[in-house]
Amino acid sequence: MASTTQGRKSTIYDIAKATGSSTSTVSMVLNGTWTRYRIKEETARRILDSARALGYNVNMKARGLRLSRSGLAGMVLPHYRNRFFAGLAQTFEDEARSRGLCPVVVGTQRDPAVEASVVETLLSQRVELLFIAGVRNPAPLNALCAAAGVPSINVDLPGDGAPSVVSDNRGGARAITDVLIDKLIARGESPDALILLGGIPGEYATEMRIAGFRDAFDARGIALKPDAVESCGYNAASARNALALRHDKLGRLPSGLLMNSITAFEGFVHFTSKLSREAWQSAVVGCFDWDPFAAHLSFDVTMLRQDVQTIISEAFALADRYDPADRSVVLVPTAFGKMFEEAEQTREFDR
Amino acid sequence: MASTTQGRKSTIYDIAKATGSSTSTVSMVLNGTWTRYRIKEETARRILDSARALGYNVNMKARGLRLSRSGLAGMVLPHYRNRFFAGLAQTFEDEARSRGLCPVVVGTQRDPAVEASVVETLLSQRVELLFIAGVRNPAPLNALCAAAGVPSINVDLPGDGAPSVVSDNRGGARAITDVLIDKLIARGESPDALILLGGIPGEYATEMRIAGFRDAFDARGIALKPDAVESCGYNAASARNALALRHDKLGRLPSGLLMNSITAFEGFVHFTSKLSREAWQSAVVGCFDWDPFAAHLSFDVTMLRQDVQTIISEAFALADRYDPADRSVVLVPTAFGKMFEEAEQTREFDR
DNA sequence: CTGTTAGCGCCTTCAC
DNA sequence: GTGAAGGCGCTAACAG
Repeated sequence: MASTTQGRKSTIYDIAKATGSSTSTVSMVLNGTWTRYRIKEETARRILDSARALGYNVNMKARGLRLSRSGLAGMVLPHYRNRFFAGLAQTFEDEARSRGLCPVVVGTQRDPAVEASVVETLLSQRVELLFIAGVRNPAPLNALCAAAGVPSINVDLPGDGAPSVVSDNRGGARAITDVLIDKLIARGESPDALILLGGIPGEYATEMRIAGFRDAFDARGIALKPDAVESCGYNAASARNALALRHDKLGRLPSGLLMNSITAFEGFVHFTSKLSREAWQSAVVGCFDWDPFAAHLSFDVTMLRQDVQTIISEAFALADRYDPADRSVVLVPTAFGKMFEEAEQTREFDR
Repeated sequence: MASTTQGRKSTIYDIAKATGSSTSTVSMVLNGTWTRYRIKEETARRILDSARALGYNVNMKARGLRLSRSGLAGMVLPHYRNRFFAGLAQTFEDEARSRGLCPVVVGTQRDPAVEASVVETLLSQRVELLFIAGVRNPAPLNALCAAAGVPSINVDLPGDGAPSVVSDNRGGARAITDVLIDKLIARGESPDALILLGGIPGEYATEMRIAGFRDAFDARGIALKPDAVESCGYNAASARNALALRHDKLGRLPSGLLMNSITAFEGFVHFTSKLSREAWQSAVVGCFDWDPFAAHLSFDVTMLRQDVQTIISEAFALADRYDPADRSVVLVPTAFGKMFEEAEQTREFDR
């Protein structure tokens, strides 16, 4: 509280002078190794007190320089705007902290230029490992890390420059498609009315999900209609437009819809909010991803949720046994949204 | 790409040796001050090439140590789980980057112990400024920063240990309450049926919003019913329960509701999703905060949105003219949700 | 048990 | 134009 040295940060020299001991003694006391050096308890106490009085705070820059360890763990992701990325960030932080590392997460807006510059900055801060999430092309970033000798792990989108851990998009899509088909059948509707909307053609996650969607139909020997899959992009507006077109053509909403992302589902909500309740209440709808609001709309939506916890712990496991030549891809199963919800709702202070 | 020095990070010494020049020349070239020292263009080019070839990357630890500038800008916030905090994080990052600083944002789960330890860590990394958002009691954190001579700014929740920038909760609440009252009157309902649900008694934002709610009624000379305000907490479950109790007592939903936070509104959605459409479609409802799903439900919700952009730029302005004795509180007006939406919807790759 | 010393990688005078 | 030297704050031998 009472900082004698106003403004100027105090160093171990200041506290050595103040206590009449030497810098090495101070250093030992301050980083806890003093018992091993049989330093008098009283000296230690005096040093600790003085440190507090001076508002001392280790300079990790100097320590890192000396030890060549920064204590920083980095993660880049596109943004925090949906629960998946927000969850990744949060879980990463918790895990990093529990390992005694300081988490540094940076959003890059999916801009390759920003991505590269952020990675360089993080590298120059000497992060000890770097998770790269949701980046379209991780290869150049992995190369940067490799050149600096820093382990990098690709998360959510795999790359061939480093080991990766991703959700089992294909398996998940297959599972949710199965559920939707069953629901359709239960309602006496034809399964081939089910369509998959959203995502970007050629993009990894999209292709995997399309494959899973197909798998479900193949397994039942049902032929897919040619226009059953429409990868209209990841933003809400284009999903809404795509839906509007189909609505016009059909004269009503498709009876089964699987939205490829939470934003595509947002587009669905936008569109249907203008329709009468009757127009949509009978539709069977699913969404590959989860959101608390979406989960509680007044009609039934089957939502798939990615297992953020496992994704992050697998990524750390990969980092622990890091091998520059490792290119393994760990697949993490998805689960249906309902399973997670209880834990979610009772959290305090969630504002 | 071809890093000759496998694993080991290269230093300016490596590149000095490789190019046959001296470390100071290398240093000057690498940080752009070489034109001022009349260094041969060819030398410069040779050095730059060599740097690239060796995968060189400045060691900010060393540079920071020498220059006593880390190039880091820190921000702590509770979590990224809602659009307000996600937006704060994002805007902070953009702004920090545009100032040539590397943004470091850390979530602290509203745990005072974590908050303190994160701030200490950030301080020990020598961040050049620190924004403290959504922290119940910022004072001890401000004290830590002050002792280290690092400017800290409180965001969202003010404190008396540093300057603050917060949303105009009171003015916003007054404005949205006015709108809801008008809607109620337009529907021939009595304005005193309007209730305010959510928040925590004694907490700054809650109290401000309650005050604004009262202001609106006072201005019209309408008396508030004793149970018009219920601060039942910030989580969805308790809002849902509070609502359920009122529903039981009244035999129907209150005809006007202002939810104090997005999570409280989530509770509202949970509860009403079990009711028939008729039960809620006539209710006048508002929410202090914004969410894309909430914004497009099939009934009309008036939503207030905090101006994240202005909050952050005001905070940076405060940091620029930082004065340790400054305790000013900057109030940032809120706006109604509709105004922001167009920009939001056309964003690409929003997955 | 405690003090002295030599760098960690970089930048900035100051000579040459 | 370029090289040598000192030091930022800290730690880990190595001497006392």
